Amino acid sequence: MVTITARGTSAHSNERGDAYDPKCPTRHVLDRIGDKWTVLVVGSLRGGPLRFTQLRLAVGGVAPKVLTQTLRALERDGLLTRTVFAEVPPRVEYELTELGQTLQTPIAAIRDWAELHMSQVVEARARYDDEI
Amino acid sequence: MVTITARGTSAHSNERGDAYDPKCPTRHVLDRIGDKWTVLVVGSLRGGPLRFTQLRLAVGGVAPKVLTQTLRALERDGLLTRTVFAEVPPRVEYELTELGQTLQTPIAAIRDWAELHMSQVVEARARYDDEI
DNA sequence: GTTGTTAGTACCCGCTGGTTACCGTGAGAC
DNA sequence: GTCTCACGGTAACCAGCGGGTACTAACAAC
Repeated sequence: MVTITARGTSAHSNERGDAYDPKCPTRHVLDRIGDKWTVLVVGSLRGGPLRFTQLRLAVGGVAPKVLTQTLRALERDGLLTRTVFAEVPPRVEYELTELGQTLQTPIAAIRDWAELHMSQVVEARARYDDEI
Repeated sequence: MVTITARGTSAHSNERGDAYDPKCPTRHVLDRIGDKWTVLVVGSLRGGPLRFTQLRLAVGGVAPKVLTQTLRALERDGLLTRTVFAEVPPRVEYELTELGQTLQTPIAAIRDWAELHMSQVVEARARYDDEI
């Protein structure tokens, strides 16, 4: 399993974080993943770089402003790169970084879970709503 | 096992959902997981049932109203059970269902990723903010 | 009567997610 | 020359929701 060397006062940044400590930056990282669109955007980029509009279509239902926000946040976190080509009409490509690639596995796990257990959740909801 | 008869719009693409289709209920399931507190709440319950206040402390920094909302949503989705004991002072216990337990693995993967890569993300953010 | 405990709810506020409209630039159609 | 289109956003606006604080009900213990 995972052996933790020294957690202590979480002052040094090379240690493992503790997601249950509100003061730990891990919380911010979790917030990013806990963003509605992050999972879908990162998942969409698994096959290689995409342009803005391609991403918009791939994700489906995301407003341009929100997509921009999501992409900027992901870029800031070092999960993807934004490359602007000096062309007209403009071309901008988004591509996962190495760090972003490592996120692919856990995100795929979440997506798989959602897709596999969707029906059970839907049933549970129907049952719950009926009881009220 | 799980067999879904018909899925409406998208050509019945077997029993598995498609998270990239905005009309697929998978999206709602993803939204639940993509909730800021879900990951922490479900993770807190991995060791067994907890009471409301215990959960509040375990998660850390969650407002009671928001915790209630989160718990109700998780209950509705069949991921946990809410047991009220007719005592004074009141006692309410929250416990993961079997379905909720299956969510433990992917959530642990996310949490592990966040805790392991936290420092890289923090560094990337600092770099990004400096460049501006 | 007073205090303590517990699981919430009521109420208010500010942020933010979402929607729609619009922009700048140059290539091609006419 | 000018009309239109493609593309990647941004501007302005709004509703809803997350978040914080205060408060409640009920009874046991003192």
